[in-house]
Amino acid sequence: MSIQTLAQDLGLSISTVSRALNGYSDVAAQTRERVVQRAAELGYRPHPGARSMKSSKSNAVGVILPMDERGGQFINAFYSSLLGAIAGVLDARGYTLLVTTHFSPSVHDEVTRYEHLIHSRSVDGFVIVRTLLKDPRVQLLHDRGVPFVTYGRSELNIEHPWVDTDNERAFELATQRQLRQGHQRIGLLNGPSKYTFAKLRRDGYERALRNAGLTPTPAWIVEGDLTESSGYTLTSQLLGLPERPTALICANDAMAIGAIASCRQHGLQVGKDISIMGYGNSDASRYCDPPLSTIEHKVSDNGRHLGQLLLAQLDQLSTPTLSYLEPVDLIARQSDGPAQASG
Amino acid sequence: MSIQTLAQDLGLSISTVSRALNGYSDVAAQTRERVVQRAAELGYRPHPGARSMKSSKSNAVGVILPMDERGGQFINAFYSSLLGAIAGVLDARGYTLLVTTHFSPSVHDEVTRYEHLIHSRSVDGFVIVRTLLKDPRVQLLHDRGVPFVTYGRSELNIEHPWVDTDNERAFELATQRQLRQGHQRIGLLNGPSKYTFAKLRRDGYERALRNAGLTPTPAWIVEGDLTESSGYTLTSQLLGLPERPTALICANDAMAIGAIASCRQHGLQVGKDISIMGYGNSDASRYCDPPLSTIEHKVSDNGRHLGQLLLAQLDQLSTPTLSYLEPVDLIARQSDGPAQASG
DNA sequence: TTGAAAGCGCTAACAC
DNA sequence: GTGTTAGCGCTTTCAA
Repeated sequence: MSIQTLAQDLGLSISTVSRALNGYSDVAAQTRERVVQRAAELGYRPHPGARSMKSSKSNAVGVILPMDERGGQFINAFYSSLLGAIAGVLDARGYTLLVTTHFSPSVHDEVTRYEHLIHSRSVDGFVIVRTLLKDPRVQLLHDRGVPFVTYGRSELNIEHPWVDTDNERAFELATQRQLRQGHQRIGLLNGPSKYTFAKLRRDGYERALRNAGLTPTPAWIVEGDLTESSGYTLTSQLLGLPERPTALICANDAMAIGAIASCRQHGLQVGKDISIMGYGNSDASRYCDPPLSTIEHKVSDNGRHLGQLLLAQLDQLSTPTLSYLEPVDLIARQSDGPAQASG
Repeated sequence: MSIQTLAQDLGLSISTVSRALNGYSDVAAQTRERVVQRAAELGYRPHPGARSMKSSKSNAVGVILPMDERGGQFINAFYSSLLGAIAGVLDARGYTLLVTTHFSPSVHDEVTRYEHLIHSRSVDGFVIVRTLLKDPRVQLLHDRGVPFVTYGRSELNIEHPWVDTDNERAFELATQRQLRQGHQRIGLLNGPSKYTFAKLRRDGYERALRNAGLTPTPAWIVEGDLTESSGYTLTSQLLGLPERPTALICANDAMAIGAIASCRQHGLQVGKDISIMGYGNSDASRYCDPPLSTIEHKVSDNGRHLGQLLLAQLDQLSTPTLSYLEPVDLIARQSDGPAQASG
């Protein structure tokens, strides 16, 4: 079923069919309708390869997922929801989501990967995830004039559409809650500091502390890779400190669950001897012991916005740089609690 | 940088360049070397669109992920590792992994999605995940003569390469362990029965029971969607039974963690009052309370094999139907334990 | 408002 | 062993 056969079937020329299908204005309304309907009946789908040759349009959007330092992980559950939502939005508009991986830790290699996809015209635009403070991908795509949206902001002086969760606010809220419960020594189990989200979370945390008249203590701010294991290890480390934190705020629920395990091992009752908060409101956070106080954010909302902002770029409908900052909510459960008098 | 420019640069015809690059034998070894080297220097990459028009080769492999019934989830952490490993193997051979979603619950729509990808020549082959007992996708791809590998077997009478974990053995092992600890009333929190893996697990479970002279009790075999929530709900349901199971075997660690939460709520001490086992050896299984006895299996090994079997198909090197059955191991931790005398 | 025709970059007959 | 050439299916001038 090529445009050729379809045109023959309709007794029209292929160019008329093409124009009708692509919404050109110089086609009789009646003709267009006839074409569109017959195309649907026959299940005609333009060959993406042929199309991309002429128009350099691939009708695909690329995502290159950096593999975890630990290797093996394609994406975690979090990115699952995000990409699912993006795919849904794009799908409705005839775009496919091309998901690829990037194994090498070298930033140079990563940029090469983007260049290859651009050059081969495999994609019309990109979604960048795990945005870095100084993100070479943002620089590259901007320089090349390739449409893209980032999940997370960068600190480069480049205007571009982005979607982000209000990380700063989230961690300010969490910290304020711990402060209100009387905690003064609050640890932060953060993500890798090269990521913008980690910096923003730290900012929010430090702001809350300062507003309470406290000075952040570097020793209580540690970084891990967002897994249960790293939460466990980092917590064990913090608990070994001469002056240990009485409260912990974790970069995600998985780390918090690792933190809880470590506290248990140290004979501390979570929610009483030590106050722990997570982030993400994962299914697991509801069912761990004790249930985790955490920050809710609607991952799929973000995905939807990412998809929409990218489509707007691709349509070139809107030149203004749009963005979406997702609000956050605190969900109180039982893993946090007031500071002990002896704390 | 088209083959045209490259050919001019080399002072050769484009066909010679094409042949050299595609490894045809009728090219002087010296010429080939010169071409290959210059192509690399200039960073020449064939245009996938143009290539797919002529050769119907896209150098891409498709995976269509059915969205969860719950919606929103693109893939869970499990498929993350699997797809990551597949992508790695394919990547090394110049193939990209095209990951798409499928939203509609209708099987008809799903098959249409495959047909579209085939017809548009967007992919050269498929990896089918979550294989069903009667899988229309297997039927379709077989009928169309499109290369594919399945993760999980089907019960259709169709020979095709597959990779699977030894689900039957895994659940036989788990059941035997519970039996050895003196349990007689063993519940199975299974996955949806339409999936082959769920049937095989039930088979393994029932075989172990029968070999021990027991008859499986239908009321103790329940199905959920592999989330913590469903583990929680199903366990609450089983615990409400007049004659409740004293041991549970769960289809994955997430369900087991939900099960633990439910038991805690019912005032049961897991590992003592009730014996629970999971499956998957996830990071979370190590850090929950009590640490989960579970089944280890190497997800990324499976991904590697899937990639290799598919490449073999694509190369048409090997017509014999290959397969790989992954062995499993039991990991004993503290969530299971001997049956109570009063049990 | 429609049709004819020129390619996009590539592969694979076929000729030399 | 290498070059010539005919399309693959499509979009897009340009003519009618």
